[in-house]
Amino acid sequence: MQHHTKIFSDVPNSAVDWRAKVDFREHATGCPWHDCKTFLRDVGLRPTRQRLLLGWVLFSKGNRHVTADMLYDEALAARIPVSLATIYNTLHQFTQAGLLREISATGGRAYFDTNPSEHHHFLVEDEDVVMDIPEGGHELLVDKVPDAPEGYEIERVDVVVRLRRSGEQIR
Amino acid sequence: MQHHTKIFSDVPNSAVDWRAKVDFREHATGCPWHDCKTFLRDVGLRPTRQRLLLGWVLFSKGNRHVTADMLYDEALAARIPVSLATIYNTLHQFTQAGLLREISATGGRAYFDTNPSEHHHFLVEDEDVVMDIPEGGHELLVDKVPDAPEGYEIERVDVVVRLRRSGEQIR
DNA sequence: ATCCTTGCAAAACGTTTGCACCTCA
DNA sequence: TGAGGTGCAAACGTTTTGCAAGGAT
Repeated sequence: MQHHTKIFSDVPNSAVDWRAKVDFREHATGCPWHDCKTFLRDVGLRPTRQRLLLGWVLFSKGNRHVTADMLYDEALAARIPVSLATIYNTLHQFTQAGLLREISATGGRAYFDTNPSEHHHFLVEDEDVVMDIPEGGHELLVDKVPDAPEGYEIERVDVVVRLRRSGEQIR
Repeated sequence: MQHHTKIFSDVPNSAVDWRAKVDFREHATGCPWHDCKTFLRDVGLRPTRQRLLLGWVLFSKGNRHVTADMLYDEALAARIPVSLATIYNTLHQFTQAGLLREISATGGRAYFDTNPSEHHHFLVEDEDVVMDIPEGGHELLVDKVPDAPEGYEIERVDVVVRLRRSGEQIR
């Protein structure tokens, strides 16, 4: 809870934006609160105060990469009464509902991406920085996916391009 | 320390095998102990009892993916007197020396691959299974790497193909 | 009224650290 | 002998859990 990941690329992707999702809904009224409620219900989650508010905090700022304690701090800053346990619950429930995507990264903390569509990441491990690989990075990067072994099927392909500051030694 | 990752693909890759490395050395004598000692010295690590024995345990069984506690259990089973702290030290020192490679995976534990060359992994998260993507998987998979952002350069590209058992629902 | 959700504190987990002791060269 | 490796236990940060109280339908 001391130092936070800097996000230096917030590639917008309105297709998976909370507000966009809400707007595309059949019975959208235009009222953010009402729509969010309906939307939460649709993904099978009761629209409780915390989920509504955390959803708002998460999805109202474009695509981002958050950790549990980042979201916790934001929630506190926004005067949302919420416990850390609920933060974790909510992040996992949203992930399960397909609203978030967990990022493959080494290291203690789990990152959640508010853009759950198939795309990949740059990672600067030493600096705790995660950023999207921009535009077309997915198609560009993964050309041919290998067959899954017997009895398994591919769920998704994650690509992490690790970066270091230019000129640094390989240590 | 309770349940362990099953490895179901130990793709052999003698180029990065400890024994092979030792054999390729200039002054290899054929005596595993002597050669390992020399080899450790070459990568800048004092050939202590623990490093020698852990190196042997790690690299004498083909390529594998181990966690700290797996290695700890193996060491205990092999009657190697070692502490968990030393296991962590050794794993990191070996990784830094290029003998091991850490695998990008979500979840608490860190996996170390005894094959440090550029290659990628299948991952079955629910079952704690890691396996190599076989033969040519690297060239096949990553076709075109994006440019690194200003001020950074690419250190490496990790691809993780997540699997689930066939026929399972997306949950 | 019922089930689900939340908050809190405590525990679990993997990992790291501090320091005294020991070992290798 | 001196630099550095090791062991132990305690600290750490993140995440999970158990249970009582609160909220949604």
